[in-house]
Amino acid sequence: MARLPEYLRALHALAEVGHETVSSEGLANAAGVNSAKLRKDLSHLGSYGTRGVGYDVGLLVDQIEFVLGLTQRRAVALVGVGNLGHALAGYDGFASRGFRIAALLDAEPSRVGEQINGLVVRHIDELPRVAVEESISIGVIATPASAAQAVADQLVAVGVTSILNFAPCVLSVPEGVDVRKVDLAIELQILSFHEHRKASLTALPATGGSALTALPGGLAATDTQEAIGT
Amino acid sequence: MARLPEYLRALHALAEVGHETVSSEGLANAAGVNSAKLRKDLSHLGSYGTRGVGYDVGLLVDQIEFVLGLTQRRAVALVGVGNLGHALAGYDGFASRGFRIAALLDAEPSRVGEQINGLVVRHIDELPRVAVEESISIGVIATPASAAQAVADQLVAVGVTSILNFAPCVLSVPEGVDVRKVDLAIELQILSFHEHRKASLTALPATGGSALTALPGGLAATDTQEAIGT
DNA sequence: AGGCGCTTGTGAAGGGGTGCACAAATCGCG
DNA sequence: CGCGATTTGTGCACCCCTTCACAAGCGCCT
Ligand SMILES: NC(=O)c1ccc[n+]([C@@H]2O[C@H](COP(=O)([O-])OP(=O)(O)OC[C@H]3O[C@@H](n4cnc5c(N)ncnc54)[C@H](O)[C@@H]3O)[C@@H](O)[C@H]2O)c1
Ligand SMILES: NC(=O)c1ccc[n+]([C@@H]2O[C@H](COP(=O)([O-])OP(=O)(O)OC[C@H]3O[C@@H](n4cnc5c(N)ncnc54)[C@H](O)[C@@H]3O)[C@@H](O)[C@H]2O)c1
Repeated sequence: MARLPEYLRALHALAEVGHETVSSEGLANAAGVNSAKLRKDLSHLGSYGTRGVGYDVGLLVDQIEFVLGLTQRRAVALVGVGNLGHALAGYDGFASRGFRIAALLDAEPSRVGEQINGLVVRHIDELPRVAVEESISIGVIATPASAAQAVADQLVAVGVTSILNFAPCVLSVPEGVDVRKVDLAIELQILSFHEHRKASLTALPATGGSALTALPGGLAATDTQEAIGT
Repeated sequence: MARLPEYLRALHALAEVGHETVSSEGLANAAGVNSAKLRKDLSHLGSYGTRGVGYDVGLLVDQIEFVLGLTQRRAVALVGVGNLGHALAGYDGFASRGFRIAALLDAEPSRVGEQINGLVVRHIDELPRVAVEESISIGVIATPASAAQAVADQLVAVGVTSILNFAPCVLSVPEGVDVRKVDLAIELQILSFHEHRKASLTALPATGGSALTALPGGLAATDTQEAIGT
């Protein structure tokens, strides 16, 4: 389930406040989901709750971390140390969530050798060696879209089977390799769609509808994420 | 539909190569989806295809951009010009996709006045004035999680009804306000889950299963995104 | 003008996620 | 020891998305 990481973050937050147990409703609120959904999700990994009491925070953290494969600190290779790559390399939020940025790679000779956060940028050609030395488990692509497919091929060639892609393009990879994409422009466009839809809906009853703005109202706003009412 | 932006990007790419028309299958491949799904999606916004020929690229681009509300270039306010904020502010991919970063805001006095990409960082207190001056339509939060809720409240207060949140926390906003979240650690954790699952599945037939690794195999890998086979 | 091939648009079937509502189980208290 | 309050785990119904498959429509070639 893609919601487990969300639960995990909420659980860590609760643990810091001192909670030892949480009810499904409490955790559901903290994670922003339905309590029934949360219980069903957790039941998929076993019965780790106590009826009448709730869930043991520490136990649940361990269980989720195990299921997510975070018992071992996974090594991440970041390819493309440009604008975005610098921000990612300097981010400490990965280390605190079970990951270790083990390598920074770039094709630009002028960038090679640069030191960021205690890590030296190495040339992409060294990827095969770095991959085995650091036992890379996840590759992050932060190169321009034109280079993304080539980089993905190189990552796959050295045995990486999980890729996080920031370039706005679709990657073609062999079966068995997982790719997740993060495209910020798409996120903004989805928000723009909702803005347009909201504007149309409020304008319609007043103006009677201009026939131009009537169209978006007929589209279901089926997103991956939903608005959170208060 | 959350896939429309993906189609739009693929269409732009096809237009640059010189294609005037595309078949549903061609566009589906470029966007990485099923052709039937694509046809059904497009049918929701009207019949803009010609049987036996395909879709007119230019016409389809216009239609999708209209539905997404991209006919007007939306103004974006970026709050939190730190590590990540700098990368976002310097990114040219927003401008080419229908958005305009209209304001950079931060609470840190030492950051105020800094110039990035021709834009001056202003203090967060100026948000009310900036919002009306630039007619801000979307707010982007790139502050630490501890400040995210406060920033969201300020954005809502000045009339922003769409927020893109990079801070790893759930935001509580009034009904009618849309929030989308991007959490990179969660993306990595989902990849880690798949790594763990793959490792378990390949180990099981060989070793007979260690009962410890058997658990994740029973979890459906139900993600927002799916692996792309070749 | 007519036929043929290609592509769209859609009906129907299937699958899966979601949320309600409730039984079972546990703890605390009298 | 028993009872009530509380909370988990889950059966079930509903709904939406996905996908197959096919008829209808369009252009082109003869
Ligand atoms: N900057 C952002 O905020 C942002 C936001 C969303 C998406 N993106 C996307 O992220 C990607 C990177 O953006 P950026 O702003 O950092 O671009 P950038 O040009 O600043 O950095 C790209 C880096 O990749 C390196 N590179 C190019 N080809 C390479 C190759 N074959 N192997 C290894 N390294 C290679 C370049 O040397 C450069 O250092 C782009 O696809 C962009 O669309 C960036
Ligand atoms: N850097 C990354 O690559 C990255 C990746 C994923 C997520 N994030 C998340 O993005 C957020 C920002 O990350 P960062 O690395 O840029 O942090 P950062 O500390 O470098 O930058 C945060 C900025 O926000 C400003 N700020 C703090 N409180 C504010 C307020 N109330 N109003 C306006 N501005 C305020 C600070 O002055 C600072 O400039 C964090 O929540 C982080 O978890 C960052």
